[in-house]
Amino acid sequence: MRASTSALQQIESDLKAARLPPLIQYDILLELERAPKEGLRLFELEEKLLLKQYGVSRLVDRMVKAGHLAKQKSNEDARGYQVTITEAGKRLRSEIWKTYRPSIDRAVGNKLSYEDARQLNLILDKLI
Amino acid sequence: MRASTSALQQIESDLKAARLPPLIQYDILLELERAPKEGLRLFELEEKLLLKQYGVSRLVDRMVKAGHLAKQKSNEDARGYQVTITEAGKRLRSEIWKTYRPSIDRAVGNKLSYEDARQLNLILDKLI
DNA sequence: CCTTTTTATATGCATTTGCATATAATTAAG
DNA sequence: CTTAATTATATGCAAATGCATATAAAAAGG
Repeated sequence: MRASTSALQQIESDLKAARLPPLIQYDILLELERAPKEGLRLFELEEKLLLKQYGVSRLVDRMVKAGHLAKQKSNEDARGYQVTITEAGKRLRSEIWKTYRPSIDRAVGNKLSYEDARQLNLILDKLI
Repeated sequence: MRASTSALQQIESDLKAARLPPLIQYDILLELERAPKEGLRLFELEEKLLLKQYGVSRLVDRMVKAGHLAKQKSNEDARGYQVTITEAGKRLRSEIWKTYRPSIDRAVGNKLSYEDARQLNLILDKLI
């Protein structure tokens, strides 16, 4: 908990300093940039990002309003929506990455050897 | 991030199910139970728990209001306060522990070998 | 088919957090 | 000393989160 808090706070603080949105938005953008072109359903984002249902609902709405995502009714399930990333969203993701990448290095990468990182990854995977 | 989120959400959800306060309150109670009897200054809690300044200020106030902590003006520094745990606070901590301990086991302990846990601890320490 | 249950998503209201800034005391600087 | 800079804490206001519940569509049961 202390390790993740410490790394997270450093990274969020770097993003804020660069006037970029919080990390969770990057995660959504990345997930959707990698997704098939019809996008993902809200509940899929919920699972992939370990967010709460109402969290996804509201965050996606905000990002749609900001022009970074688009939402359209699913034609297979009338209850649901497909969420996709817009061109502006892709630009934002790439913009965030310029700050995020070196920030990860400072907060995590530089502090671990290659072997540490490999081990850490193996162990943490068991917790998910 | 996914590992810590996953473990944390399980544990918070167990606490909530038992109608207990969120984990951060346990951390404060424990820190103060271990502290010298004159207690700790707000800024010390801030450092130990990686909380933001205003977060500590308000959380401590809430816990004082709930009767679990006490706050008294420092006599070495007129700007500051000493925070201590009350008897009710000690009882609460021990009550939380009954739920928290088995919850840690389910979310973390049971999923790792002894050797994994040792390794994990060593590696994560490098990140703090 | 109906009826019941489950799934997908949204939202009102209360609590918490974040941000910026305020206040007051302490320390540093000249 | 006096003034400027720093440190410790609080707080108003906006934004985000949690909780409980609502709505509507789909799936399951009989």
